Amino acid sequence: MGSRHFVVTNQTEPVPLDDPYRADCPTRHLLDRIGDRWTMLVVGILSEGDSRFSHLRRRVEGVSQKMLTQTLRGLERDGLVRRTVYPEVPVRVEYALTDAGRTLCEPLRALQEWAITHAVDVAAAQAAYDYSH
Amino acid sequence: MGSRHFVVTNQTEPVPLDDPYRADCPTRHLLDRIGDRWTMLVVGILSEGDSRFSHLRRRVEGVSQKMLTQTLRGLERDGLVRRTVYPEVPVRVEYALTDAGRTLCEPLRALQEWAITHAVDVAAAQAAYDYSH
DNA sequence: CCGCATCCCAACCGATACTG
DNA sequence: CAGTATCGGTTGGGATGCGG
Repeated sequence: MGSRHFVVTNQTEPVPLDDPYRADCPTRHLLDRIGDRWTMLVVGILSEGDSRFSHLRRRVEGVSQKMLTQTLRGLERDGLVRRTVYPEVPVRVEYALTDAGRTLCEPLRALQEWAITHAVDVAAAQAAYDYSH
Repeated sequence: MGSRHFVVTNQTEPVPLDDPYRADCPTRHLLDRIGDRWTMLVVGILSEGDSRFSHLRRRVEGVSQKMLTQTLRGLERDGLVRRTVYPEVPVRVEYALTDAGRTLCEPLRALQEWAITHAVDVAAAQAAYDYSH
């Protein structure tokens, strides 16, 4: 990432063109995708190993069957998850992270660890805030 | 994080009690909070330095004033952002990350970097997927 | 300049019923 | 078992107008 180009419009400060905060930047799309309610959780489970649909459904507490399907489809479309159907009776379907999907695990784990170590502080801050408002 | 406790119910595999995938785990709440449409973007901007409301509004392209206010209130409640009002005329309000908030920057940057380096691959995967469906 | 209140529509998402 | 289809409530979030 060498030199950066800028747009300068009236009244606003210059903003880098490859800025992830610009709506048209691909980065923004990805952050939107990752930022939905279930994607990170599903990837987290899959990082523990391949998994069948019903196993995921049990592990990700509260996800509906519809949302789980939708989330898995999205991840498959993004090339982060591979879906394998074994034509047995009854059908068995296995979900697994692709190589690309596995690269998401580390940043994801970083976030989860942050959440774990700061859960108490945040809860306390919320309580304090709610008390004085 | 020492030994972990497990629940074992009929038909389902054991699940750790402090598992972030359980709905009642505090970690889950945080992931939900972080996973909304604007929080990560706002934190990202604030990591560059303190910022006024209108500056944030311009930088986070597409955010409405309502959502920006809501997001900032949430972050303030979580103890991640500090809001300072300067009683001038007209009023000036500065937002800044707290110490706790700054600890979020690193995992956040990791995610952003992932998004930047994988934007092309994901776009290609999507195109391929859409083509064959 | 900052932000609250209201109205309102669209998207999300859960529940349910049905298929291979 | 692993889905698809449909319906309907809930929520997200934009637009607008007002107040300090």
